[in-house]
Amino acid sequence: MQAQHMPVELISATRNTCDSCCTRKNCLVNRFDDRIVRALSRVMRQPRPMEKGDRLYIQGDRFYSLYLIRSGAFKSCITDDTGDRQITGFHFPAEIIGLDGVESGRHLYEIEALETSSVCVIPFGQFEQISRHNNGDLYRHLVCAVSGSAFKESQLLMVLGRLHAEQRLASFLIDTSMRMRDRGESSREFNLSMARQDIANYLGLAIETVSRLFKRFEEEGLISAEGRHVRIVDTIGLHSIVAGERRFSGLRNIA
Amino acid sequence: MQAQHMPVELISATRNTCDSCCTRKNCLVNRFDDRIVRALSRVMRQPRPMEKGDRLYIQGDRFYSLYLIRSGAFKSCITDDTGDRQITGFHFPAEIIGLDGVESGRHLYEIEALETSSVCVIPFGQFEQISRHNNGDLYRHLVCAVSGSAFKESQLLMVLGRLHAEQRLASFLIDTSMRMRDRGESSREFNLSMARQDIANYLGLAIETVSRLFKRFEEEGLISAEGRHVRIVDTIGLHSIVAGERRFSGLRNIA
DNA sequence: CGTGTGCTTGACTACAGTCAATTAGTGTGG
DNA sequence: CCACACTAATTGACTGTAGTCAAGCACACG
Repeated sequence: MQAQHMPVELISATRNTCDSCCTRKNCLVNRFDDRIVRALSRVMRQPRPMEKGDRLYIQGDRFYSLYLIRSGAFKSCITDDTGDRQITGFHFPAEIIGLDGVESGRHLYEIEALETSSVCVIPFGQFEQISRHNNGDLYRHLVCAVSGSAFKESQLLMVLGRLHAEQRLASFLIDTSMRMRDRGESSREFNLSMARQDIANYLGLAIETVSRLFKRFEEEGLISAEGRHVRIVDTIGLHSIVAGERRFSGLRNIA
Repeated sequence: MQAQHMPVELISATRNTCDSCCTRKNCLVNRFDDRIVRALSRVMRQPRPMEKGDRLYIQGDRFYSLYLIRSGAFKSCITDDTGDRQITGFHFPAEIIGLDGVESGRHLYEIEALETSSVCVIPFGQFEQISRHNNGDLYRHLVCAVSGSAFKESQLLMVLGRLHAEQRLASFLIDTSMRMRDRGESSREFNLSMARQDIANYLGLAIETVSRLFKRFEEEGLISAEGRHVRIVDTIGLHSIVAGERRFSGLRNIA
């Protein structure tokens, strides 16, 4: 499992990629002024695309670079001493990943491609240099990026800590739908890039539960699902599930 | 509930506090060279201590400052639209808090004192200025701090997503014990600063479950507990609970 | 066409949540 | 200082959600 990992940085890479990039308008890079963008694109590399199952890095790898997702989808996991894994998030184009290594110099998570995907690599040393020459602007954005992803994790905490299985899946579907919209795709109909297994793990449920819930949501006219293809039929209904206004007599006693 | 919140920054404050601070040796501030420490201590203020239940800030408050905990203990929560709250962490002296506001300019969490506590306030604007004059060193540490707290949350994700009630409490006790040691106190015997309610919320359990587990851990000779006073009797036993080697025939199917 | 993986479906059960009542603990005011 | 009130914590009985085990289906790939 751990063997086939390869350091993406070392693979043959092309450069100066921003001009032709389709996620350009959403990309972090484009929030800066021209001077910084030029500096960044000088140091940025684009390795060859990754296939499903390839890992960008694994837990314990040395931290060298930040990565901007160009296309595809990734999942990030942590693994504990007993080998149990928990998916902590799914990542889509224009998002920045890799920051989990900045603290200790080694990566704390593992990042795996869910489908054919490509990234841009920004060597962190050079990133820091550029930041220094620009009043720390880049660094500020970095703090925001980490802080933003931390907040996403807190929301997942909320989901895992307080919600019923039903509510968890509904909230996952809503969240996914919103992210699709943010990416300029349809929020009503989309293909999930992750397996049921991954959804189950992410939501802290058994895979059978996820499967049953997909069915029930369909029966109740909330969605229509065919494998990984999902169509959101009743957004309001999904929201009322999350809010606990539908099904389940009482809310959980947890507080 | 939300009414009695007061902006700590505006309260009468004393200055130049580092010299007499007992958490000094663990403090973030002391990881920098003298020049930075002096600059920081010039802008740092220490407001009057907070009482149990006081809030440093609440969700939505404008982000002005970072806070270094001098004494006491805090909890951080997020609240969702339905008013449900999830505690995302407990915070002790020498830790830095407040970073959840840096992204949007408004705080995403709420921070509440669990007992009489005091903090140092570092206005963020001045923090940034100092950082700019020092090659972004401070910023780098800030990224590390955020990244570190994000990792703590991931570990909680692991706990909430994958562990049984027993394992959750055992893991909480171990973690608390370790943090006590880090603070230079006994890791074998300590007082919990949080209520059962808070522990239950944090671990995603019902308060009754926590209560029962405390009792059972005591019966099994793992701890001895008297209210909030806890003595760790069998650390190894606690670890084997977390690992799932004790009780519970099979591990959970979640993956 | 067979094998493998991913997903679905069913039957059963247990972990932990809910409800309810009691006890311990803390703080306030007379 | 004691009485009262209020909150925190415990304990018991019961129930329901979602996990477990097991089998079968469906689709992809060699």
